Amino acid sequence: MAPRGETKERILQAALESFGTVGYDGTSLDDLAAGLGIRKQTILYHFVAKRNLLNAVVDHNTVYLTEALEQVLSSKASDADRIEALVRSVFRVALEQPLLLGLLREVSRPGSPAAPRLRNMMVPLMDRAVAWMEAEMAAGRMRRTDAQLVLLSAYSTVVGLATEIEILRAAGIERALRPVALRRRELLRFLRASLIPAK
Amino acid sequence: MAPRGETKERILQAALESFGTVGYDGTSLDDLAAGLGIRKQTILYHFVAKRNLLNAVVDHNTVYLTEALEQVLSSKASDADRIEALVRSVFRVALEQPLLLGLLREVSRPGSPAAPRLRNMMVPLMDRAVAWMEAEMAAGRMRRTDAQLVLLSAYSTVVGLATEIEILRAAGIERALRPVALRRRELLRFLRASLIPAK
DNA sequence: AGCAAGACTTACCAATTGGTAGAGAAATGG
DNA sequence: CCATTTCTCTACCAATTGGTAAGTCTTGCT
Repeated sequence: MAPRGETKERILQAALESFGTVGYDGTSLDDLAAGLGIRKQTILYHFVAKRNLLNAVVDHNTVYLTEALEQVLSSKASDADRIEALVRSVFRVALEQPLLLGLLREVSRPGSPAAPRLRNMMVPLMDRAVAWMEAEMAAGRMRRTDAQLVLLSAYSTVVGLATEIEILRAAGIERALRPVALRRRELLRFLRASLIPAK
Repeated sequence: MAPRGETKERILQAALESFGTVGYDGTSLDDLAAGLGIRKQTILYHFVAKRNLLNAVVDHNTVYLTEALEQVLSSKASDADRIEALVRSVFRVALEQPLLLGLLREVSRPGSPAAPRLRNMMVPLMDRAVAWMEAEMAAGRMRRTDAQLVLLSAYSTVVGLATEIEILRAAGIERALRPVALRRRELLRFLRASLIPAK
């Protein structure tokens, strides 16, 4: 018998992996259980229903992301450098929890059972980030653009880069496989060039 | 009985819609047929297997996209304005075939049965676009950045914006629902600001 | 020791899935 | 007018799915 709540934790981890790669529909409780050397009913015992498992995985993993972003946004640090802190923060989370991005992609699909869950997590965060960017623009410290467009673009880019690795690899894009740190540096340079006024 | 190949065409259209919204696994042949007032076996008669149907949908719909992009890239038009032509072209396709973007998102997921098909379509296109951008940069007509990163970012942005409408709407982002033309104008302005040297 | 709660299992099920086999109906070409 | 091809149907199936019911084993508390 598994000590303490270890089994539940292992199920959450395996579910994250499976949902993020083959998707919600593509994940069968039988396979999931088999991969853990467990019976399917053990999963249902802990989470009652498959949909609940997805919600639990989302809740359990988006905490890293929201906490990291919250911290950056609420810091009183230097203004222009906060872009850098924002990007670094996102990349750090992506490095520590690479499977999270696959999950985000899966879960943000229209019609996903956990879409409402994700919305409740993301919307306030997005609102705060937009408010911050607009304040920066109003103060002339940032080039005037559509904040929501830029943020959604950045979000889609990170998720896309991490998630379409298979296609990138087939394209012979060795660069896609370079250490994340290098890509981060280039993304930073690009964002600085686009957002920070020439002088 | 349906005249000529009309039924086949209708199946392709309905399949595009279904694959693009609820995904491949989320699409059942029975439901698909029911929506068309047809029996499932009619679908299987025309496409033999579900996987073949997906491939056919991909082939049938990416033609618009590849042709439009091919045309822009091979045109000898003014250099800097080709960014604009590129964006306009993508948006035009997105307007005429709004479901295509949902399909692209679904199909570019790692593990999708049609992923190889998509790769073969996209890779040469991407190579040409990258080559063009790098030539522009070498000639000093475009700010120096990672061409692949920018292109993938733009791709992810368009797909993301079109595909995460549900979440955007819940976020109370009325702007997301504004006419596509407006968003296009803002994206254009952003790209110009980031890519074209100050002077 | 005894007992209750938690953890995991076996046994089973109704529903749905993609797919096969073969029979008719409609159009087409001679 | 007949024969062939194209198209759609009914009937059926094996496999997989998420989920229920009820049992067994372990652990911890008194």
